[in-house]
Amino acid sequence: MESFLAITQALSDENRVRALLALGDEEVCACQLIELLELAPSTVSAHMSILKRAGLVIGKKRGRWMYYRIPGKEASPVVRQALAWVRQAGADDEGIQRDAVRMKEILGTDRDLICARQSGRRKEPAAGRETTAVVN
Amino acid sequence: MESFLAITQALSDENRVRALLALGDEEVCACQLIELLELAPSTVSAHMSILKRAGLVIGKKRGRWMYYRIPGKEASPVVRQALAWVRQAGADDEGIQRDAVRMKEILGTDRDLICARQSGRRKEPAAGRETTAVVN
DNA sequence: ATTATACTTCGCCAAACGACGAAATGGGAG
DNA sequence: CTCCCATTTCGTCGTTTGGCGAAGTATAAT
Repeated sequence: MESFLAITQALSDENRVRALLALGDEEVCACQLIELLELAPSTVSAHMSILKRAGLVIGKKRGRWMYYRIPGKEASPVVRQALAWVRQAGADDEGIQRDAVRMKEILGTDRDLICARQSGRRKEPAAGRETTAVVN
Repeated sequence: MESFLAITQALSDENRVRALLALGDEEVCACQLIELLELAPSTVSAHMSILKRAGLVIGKKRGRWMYYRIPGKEASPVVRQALAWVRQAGADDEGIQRDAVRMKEILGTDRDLICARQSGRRKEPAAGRETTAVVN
């Protein structure tokens, strides 16, 4: 029951379902999921950790990057059935389809470029000159 | 997506899963679910309402009683697949099996007796005489 | 018509959740 | 060794959730 609830809880958040289905059959880097979901890295990390705990996703660190994928036959029957169910439900979903298209773009983009873009987004409060007077 | 999340959210609480699986193929009265789960009537009512909203359960009022059942072919494919999945997962679960046994007892007991027992539980702070002085 | 009763709705509380930014971690790169 | 940077962990905040009892609603029973 515990492991079953881990799955339903993992699937009960829209962003997690989006992340899960965005994986498809590829191996996807964390930064690419961050790019897709447009959430803070820490938030995405927490989501992926919940999906991992449920067994719906497998994470592997390679170099500096973290790659996620959906498990195959190594998954328990309950997990496999859950995955089949989500995929089925997702296939009919407008937003999931849009995500799939967007994900293809992202996967076609250079990873370093994506990460650089994200680093830029994290800093740079706005396009203001750094020499302007100190706000007292 | 919305309706999918309604299902996963409904299934992400242990007591709701218990209630759902306790229905089996029978038509079960609210008071019998209250008896099984040992929760306040208002709590069980809220749970069943969430299961209803997800389409996992159908409620029908007959006389004073509210009967719940699991939908058959009238359910959407996504719901049907979800139900198949939960049932599969529940079949292996220790607690769900115990619930099934207990549910048989409850279904074999007279409904009026069950309701009476519950009324008794709601009132009667303790075994005090009812003739004692009026509480000003 | 009034009362009893089975269930639901409402208002409240404590706990869990999702989001963020800041700080910590760990694995190249210089 | 030191720095850099992708990711995780931690602390916080506002929202949602699950629980209860009290009050409300609807349907017999008297």
